[in-house]
Amino acid sequence: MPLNSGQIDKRIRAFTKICRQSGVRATHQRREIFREVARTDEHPDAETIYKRVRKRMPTVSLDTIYRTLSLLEEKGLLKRLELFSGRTRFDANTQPHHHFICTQCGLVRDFTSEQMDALARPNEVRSWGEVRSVNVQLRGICSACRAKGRRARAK
Amino acid sequence: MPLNSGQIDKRIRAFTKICRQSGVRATHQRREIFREVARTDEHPDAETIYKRVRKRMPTVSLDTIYRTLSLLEEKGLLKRLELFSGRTRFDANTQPHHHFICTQCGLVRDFTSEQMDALARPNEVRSWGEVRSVNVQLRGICSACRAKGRRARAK
DNA sequence: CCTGAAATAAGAATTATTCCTATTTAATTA
DNA sequence: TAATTAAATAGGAATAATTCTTATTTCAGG
Repeated sequence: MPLNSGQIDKRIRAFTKICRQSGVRATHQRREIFREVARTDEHPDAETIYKRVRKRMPTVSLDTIYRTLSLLEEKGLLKRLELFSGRTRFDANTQPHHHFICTQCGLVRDFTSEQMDALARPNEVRSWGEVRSVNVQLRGICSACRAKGRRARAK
Repeated sequence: MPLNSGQIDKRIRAFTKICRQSGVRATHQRREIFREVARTDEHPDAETIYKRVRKRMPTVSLDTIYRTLSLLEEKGLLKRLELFSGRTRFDANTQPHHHFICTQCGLVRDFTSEQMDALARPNEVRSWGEVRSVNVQLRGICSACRAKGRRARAK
């Protein structure tokens, strides 16, 4: 479960590099927040990160946690684990199926794939627990958004 | 995009049957709410469903929408599209990878799989848009939760 | 060292969702 | 059919996660 320190250092270096390259300040707060996410593979939430960073920086604000996490995501240093931002959506299709999701407009389309349903569980996964369902998401840009994007760029 | 009416009817019949079998009342509200999700493949959120149902039942309350959606999920008539309930979590692993998720405790473990990274996009998907990433989630019960469950049941 | 832009802290505001309670509905019994 | 009772709903209050606002602080460049 623990990450090896070489990997963590590599992530920290990427943070430093990207801050420099994109002209954002690598402040003490940002560094601590990123370190807190980068040092673990437990995929913490904002509140957890807040509590941990506060141990070393008691005055850090929750808002800074959120702002920084958004910034880090924008810079590609970390990812949000969520299907959509905002509201939960519902699916009445109870057959096994998978989703194409447009990351721009939120369009979701269902599709089936025997290949995906039958994907082999890697050995390590078998040791972690019992898999009950396989869900594949293909994330990208739908045709409508791509067309809109082209038109917008052409203006 | 529109579902054929045969499929919709099939879903409505499943609703009726499951309500009867599990002894919950198939009230007017529940029927309308389920129909609203079942009649479309756009995977609507609670607010959208609320607005649509209100057109026919102006007095329906938002709380009934939420309560009913939870009930319908519990009965297996629909699914929530979300990775976790509640807080958004963050991942500092920027390499392509996939997730094992324990649906009980929320444990997330990363794993890599060339087979999964290379999954073929079904043809229909290609016509919907451009896929930029493939994400597989294996959802199930982790060993720790399974052990706890066994202990709890043994008591 | 000074100045201005960037970043932060603190708390208010917003948004999605859940909870509470009085009322209504509907199944069951008399 | 009327009375009884449990289930379900409406409406609004409460909560939880996240975002916004504003005054203050920090820091890089002149």
